[in-house]
Amino acid sequence: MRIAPDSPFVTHVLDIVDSIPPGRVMTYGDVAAVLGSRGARVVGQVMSHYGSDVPWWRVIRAGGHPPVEHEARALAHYRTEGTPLLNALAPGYRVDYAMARWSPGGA
DNA sequence: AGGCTGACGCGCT
DNA sequence: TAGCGCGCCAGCC
Repeated sequence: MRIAPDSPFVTHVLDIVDSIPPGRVMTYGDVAAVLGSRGARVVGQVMSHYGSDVPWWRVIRAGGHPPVEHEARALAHYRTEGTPLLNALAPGYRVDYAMARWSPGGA
């Protein structure tokens, strides 16, 4: 365990991810920024341990691809939610972050 | 107080 | 364009 399950950090991260509507995505860095921190990896850790309770596939890396080893699962969700994808026909697809990126405040 | 670990991010070669 | 390394942050030993 590298992060406290009852930590406000975890609670906030999960809350933000859970607030991301279908078809929209956020990067770990963005979530961390909302928390007022630059710990993008910390956010990723929270997701890895507690992301099971939230739409983790709506949280992607800065490059536009979902977490490693989880691209296939995420792809299924994207196709289901209609998330804008780029080169979805190619094996190394990526999310159209420019269009799908979402802000918790609706900014 | 110091060191280690990560679903990350960006720059350099 | 692909591969590699270093930096950041939060938690635990």
